[in-house]
Amino acid sequence: MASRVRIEDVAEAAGVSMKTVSRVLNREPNVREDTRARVQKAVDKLKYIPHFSARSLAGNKSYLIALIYNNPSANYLMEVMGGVLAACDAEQYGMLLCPLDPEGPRLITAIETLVARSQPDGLILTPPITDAPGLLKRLAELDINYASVSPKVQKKCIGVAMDETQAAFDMMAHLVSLGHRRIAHIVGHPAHGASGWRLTGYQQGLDRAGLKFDPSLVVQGEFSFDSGVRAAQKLFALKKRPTAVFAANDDMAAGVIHAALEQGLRVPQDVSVCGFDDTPMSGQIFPSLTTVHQPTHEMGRLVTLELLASIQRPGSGRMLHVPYTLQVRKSTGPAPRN
Amino acid sequence: MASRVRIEDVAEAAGVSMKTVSRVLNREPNVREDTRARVQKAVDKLKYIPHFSARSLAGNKSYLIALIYNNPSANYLMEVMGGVLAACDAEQYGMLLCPLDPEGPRLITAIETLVARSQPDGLILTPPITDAPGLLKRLAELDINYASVSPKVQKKCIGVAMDETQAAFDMMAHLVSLGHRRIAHIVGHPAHGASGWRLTGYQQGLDRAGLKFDPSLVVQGEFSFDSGVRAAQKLFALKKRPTAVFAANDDMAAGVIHAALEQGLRVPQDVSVCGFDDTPMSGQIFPSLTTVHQPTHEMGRLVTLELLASIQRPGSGRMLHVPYTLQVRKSTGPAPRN
DNA sequence: CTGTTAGCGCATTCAG
DNA sequence: CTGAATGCGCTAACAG
Repeated sequence: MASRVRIEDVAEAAGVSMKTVSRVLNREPNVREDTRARVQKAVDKLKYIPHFSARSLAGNKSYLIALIYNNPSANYLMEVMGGVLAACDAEQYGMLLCPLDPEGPRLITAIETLVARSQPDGLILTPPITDAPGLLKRLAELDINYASVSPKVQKKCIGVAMDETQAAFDMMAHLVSLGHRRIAHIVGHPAHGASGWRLTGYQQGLDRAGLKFDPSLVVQGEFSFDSGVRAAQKLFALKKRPTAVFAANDDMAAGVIHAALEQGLRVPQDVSVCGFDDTPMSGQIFPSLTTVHQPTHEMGRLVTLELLASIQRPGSGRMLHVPYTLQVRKSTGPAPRN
Repeated sequence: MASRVRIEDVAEAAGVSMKTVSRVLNREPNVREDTRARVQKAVDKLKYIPHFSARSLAGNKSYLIALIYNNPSANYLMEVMGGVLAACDAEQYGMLLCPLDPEGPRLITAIETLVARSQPDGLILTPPITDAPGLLKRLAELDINYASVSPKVQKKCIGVAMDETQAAFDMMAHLVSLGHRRIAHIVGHPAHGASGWRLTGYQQGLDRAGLKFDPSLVVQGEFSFDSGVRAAQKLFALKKRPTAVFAANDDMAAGVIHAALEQGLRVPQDVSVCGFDDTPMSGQIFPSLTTVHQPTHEMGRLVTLELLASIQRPGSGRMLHVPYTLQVRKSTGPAPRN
């Protein structure tokens, strides 16, 4: 491999000092416009690419951010990750991955090790790690920047979130408009903020339609397919079966459909089912699933941009809100008359 | 944050020179056993963690490997990635992600940029990028190490693969044992080596059962759910419908099931369906899918180990083969009598 | 606005 | 087997 082009070579080619080149590269002020242009031309001509490690070492920055995740869903993660990568690429940052179990004291230790070993300039937290007890406090102590995707507590926090309560409320309105009056809800994993928001939206939807809350129609799940199956079995065993089931995510909704078909119930003729998240699977199962679309890729991109902003200009990160859309497909239909 | 512990501090604490500590850390020879132990103790006591960038800069190594992928399937990727990460972690390497479009000339340019910018010590190629025309030659020119997951051409190549032909053959034996004699196959994306291997297994399975190859029963797909739906529609429109459909992957198999249920065909009573890959979805759709399990996590781990071996000891990487297992679930059953 | 000097933390010579 | 000097490529602090 041809010996690397260094900043010195660029400086020489442009007839300026190393430092000036450095300033241009890092978009620092105090460079005359024509000097900047001349340097940029030399950079392009020589195809100069800064040496990552040298930059990190000298600048005491790693130009790395770490994406901390659990493993709720491969699709969710790949989407978020795609957005994070896109933003990192644009800003010349690298992304590290850090799969972590949010339970137990190991979490904090693991993050400390990560921070010591890779020295990331910032962390991106995804649910449910966003709300791991003690973590945020420790991060503040370590004085490390972080941004969160859909954290439970959004005060004094930078990141991105969606109005999930409103989305759940809209989904309820959809079901009600189809004539459903016995609507069940399968609650998500208790550790996720999303579970609470979606439940609240369900309750508000009930209220708005003048329906009264029936505890037997609300079953605890944990966001997994299997928990959806079990919850559905309970619901379908009720003397008065619900005519619609609103599962707090798509995986559980898939479980409900599976359970329904297995006992000969037709979806949506006998029972309507809807989910939340719009995973790719939701268009593929039979019948295709009515759900809420979350702009996960965009959320990944935005949370990264906010994190990088707060790294570069302390105090400048914000909590962003993104819009959702209802995806009405084939799994919801008019309530059966009886 | 307390000022960082440096190699110098460790050297002082152990009463040796920096270089000796360096030797111990990098498992180099020429250190007396008791010296090594003493140094190790100092490292542990001071909780010394080498500075990543400094190591890279001084040693002209990045301690980074890049995982190059397309985006065939989020689940497949997350699994492979998990294995890669596990191996990287154990070997103190970092992993970079590089999503890439395998078509067009951009691919090679993008990889060149990646190599220049992040200087990864090696690349891991996943299908179908493993077989991108011109890529392997360019990588050789750039003198960069790489290892491949399930490459089409496995001669003189390091990486990991599974005997997919044999697996497909076994799947055919399963169908034949259930009495099926009109068995269709939906071929995968033409750019993937896997498509060819699985088709070959299908043909060999036919031969073994004394069944003759019927071109109308072999439909081209492209590994997507939608292509599975379209292929199934063709197959189900045949005057003599197949009693079993062997799709070259799970996504297409899900499409077949979807199409079958949509036109009122029962699975497996009217038609058996099976796939390949054992994605998480395969246990979740209705009916659950008979498929071939590929140890993707382990493949990610192994390919990384081989890559790192070849980086550390040139010429030492191998092409590994891993075992598969047939996952017989509910989507295959006895052939209908007629 | 621009240049000069020093050193980030480590591995790598080459001596002992 | 071990140690002292040198520099990787870049940025930070200061000088001009």
